[in-house]
Amino acid sequence: MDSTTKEGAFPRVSDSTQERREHIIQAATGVIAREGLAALSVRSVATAAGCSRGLVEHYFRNKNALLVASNDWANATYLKRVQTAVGKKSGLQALELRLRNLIPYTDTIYDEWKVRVAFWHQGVTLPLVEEANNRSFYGVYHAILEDMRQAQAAGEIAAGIPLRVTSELLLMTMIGLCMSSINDTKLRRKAPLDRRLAMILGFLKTGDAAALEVGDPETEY
Amino acid sequence: MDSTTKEGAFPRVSDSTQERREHIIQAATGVIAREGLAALSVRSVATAAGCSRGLVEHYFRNKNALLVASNDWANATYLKRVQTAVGKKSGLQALELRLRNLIPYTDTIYDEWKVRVAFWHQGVTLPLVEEANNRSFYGVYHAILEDMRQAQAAGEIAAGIPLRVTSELLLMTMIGLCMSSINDTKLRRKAPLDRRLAMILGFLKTGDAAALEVGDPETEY
DNA sequence: CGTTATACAAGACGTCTGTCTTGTTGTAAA
DNA sequence: TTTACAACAAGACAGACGTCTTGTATAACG
Repeated sequence: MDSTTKEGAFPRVSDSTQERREHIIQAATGVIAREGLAALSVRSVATAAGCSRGLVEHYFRNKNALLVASNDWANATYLKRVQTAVGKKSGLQALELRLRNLIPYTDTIYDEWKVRVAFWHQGVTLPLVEEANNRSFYGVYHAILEDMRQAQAAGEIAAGIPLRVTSELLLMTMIGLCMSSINDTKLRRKAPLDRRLAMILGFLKTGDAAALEVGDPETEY
Repeated sequence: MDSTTKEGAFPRVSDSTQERREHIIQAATGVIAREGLAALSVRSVATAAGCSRGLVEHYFRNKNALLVASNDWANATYLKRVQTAVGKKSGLQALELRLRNLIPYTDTIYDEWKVRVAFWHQGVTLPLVEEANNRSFYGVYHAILEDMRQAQAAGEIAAGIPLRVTSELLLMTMIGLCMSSINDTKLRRKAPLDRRLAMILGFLKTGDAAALEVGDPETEY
């Protein structure tokens, strides 16, 4: 049997194989967000997707393939959401939207972070996941940096702020904040998140840490 | 058989049951750091600890019990290391030591973070782990805040900086940085970490973002 | 129409899992 | 010396797992 690309193929073409693929991926990320990576199995995603094991195996040769696809999809979801939110905006407006779509304001984004932590851990074991996480990280970093460049050029943020360094710290802070919100109920409500985002943006505008107070001091730990 | 506390017990007293417990816990965290949570099983930690399954089950009734104990131990390890490092120091010195012992400068601390991410994910599923993570988080937060209070009183950091808010952001940034270093080889070397810690501390001293440059601009992404 | 590859379903199998259970050994109080 | 229990070891087992395999239906081409 020679299975090299033979001319003339005549398969059964489904209405939408791509949609089914995504449906399965979504089911998988749902399982991870709700029950954790340990609960993720070919059988459990089949149940969650309302299909048979066979289908899952049909679209993903491996459990690993499903893992990697889910990770990629989770990262792509954020990018798409930001893209439609940002549109033609730029500078500080774009920056704020990019950050706001990162913070777990909604259950969707909250789930996104739960999945992200899961894959953060998977990256330790799976090189493909590690690389994907890196690419995603640097993608967001560059976008934020570009926003800040435009914002600074437009005078929307303080002139003295060194962008490369500050944008990195900014992203680190966002990651820390979002990660923390996963295990901290207090950080999962809208008000605290709003206050913190306002703090960060306010700081960027002046570049002065003294401006950080921003009507916060309600929170007691 | 009445097994209520009968007066007069006469057991076999081992030289050091507590040490064996810790030995097993260390083996477990080693497995998690090296092979991930998925590879953690009663059998795998028994192998790693060089003992029998029975012994592991003897000290931990459940796999969950082992999980929780490992998490607690990982958190306690950082606290102990900081305690001996800080000693009687206070203020900015203490703060710097606390942060330095958080950053993955050594393989030990790097492993600590790998384990931390694992349990961060576990917290989504296991309430006990979530609570432990929270306690740990707020413990570190309060310690840092106290350091900063003393530092500001001593004039070691800028007077205008609002401490409660800034200390939280500082911790978030540290978490983001350390988390990122897990999936980013570049962030795992000493030089980049040094530069970033210097940046952060330098910023605290002046409270001015313009001071952030700190001889960095080597890094290109 | 027959051919062929795809969309999908499910049986079978060997492995690994956590836990229950039944051990054996050694020590210290009675 | 007997006794009772902790320290430790390992057999047994039911369930879940990933994957290999074999199956049927269907749609597009020759």
